[in-house]
Amino acid sequence: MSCTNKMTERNPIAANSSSPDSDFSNQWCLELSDYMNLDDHNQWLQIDPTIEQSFVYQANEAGGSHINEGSSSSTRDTNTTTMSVKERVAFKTKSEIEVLDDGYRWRKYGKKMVKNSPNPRNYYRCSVEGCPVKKRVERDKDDIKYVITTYEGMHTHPNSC
DNA sequence: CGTTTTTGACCCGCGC
DNA sequence: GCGCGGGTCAAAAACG
Repeated sequence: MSCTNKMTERNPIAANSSSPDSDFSNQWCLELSDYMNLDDHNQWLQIDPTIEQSFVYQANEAGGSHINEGSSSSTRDTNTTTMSVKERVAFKTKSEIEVLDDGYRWRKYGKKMVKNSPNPRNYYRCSVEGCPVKKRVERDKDDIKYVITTYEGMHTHPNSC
């Protein structure tokens, strides 16, 4: 897991409000500036069947308070401050590799088998302490050639590279 | 040697 | 109240 100095940063959220990377050479690259807001349900949205990639941008405003880090398994009153707007971005990419390097270091912290699908679901987390970004990687049960990557949160630190 | 991966167990929210 | 499903933790192994 060495930073091979990939392209600039691929942070979807940051990309949409930043420069539209003109460095399209990797399978991971896709125009994120054309994202659409789905304030309804989380359904897949195909933007460009040509490249066989689709993504969903979903911004959940605070209210769920799902941040129970739970150092101690006793105090967990999660109400009170509704902090952080959790953003979720889901990608569906055609690739045989699931560990697409996006410039950040990810630490796998869990694996689960989803029912109704023989494919396991992997849970990754940013290795940088203090970075609440989580990533969920799962293979499409219909097309194992496709990989569904779901980002959650935003990086609060500069790129490691 | 430090860090990550792996795997099972645990925990929590929700439905019944 | 219990069971299910999904998500997370944590200890030890694996890896560079």
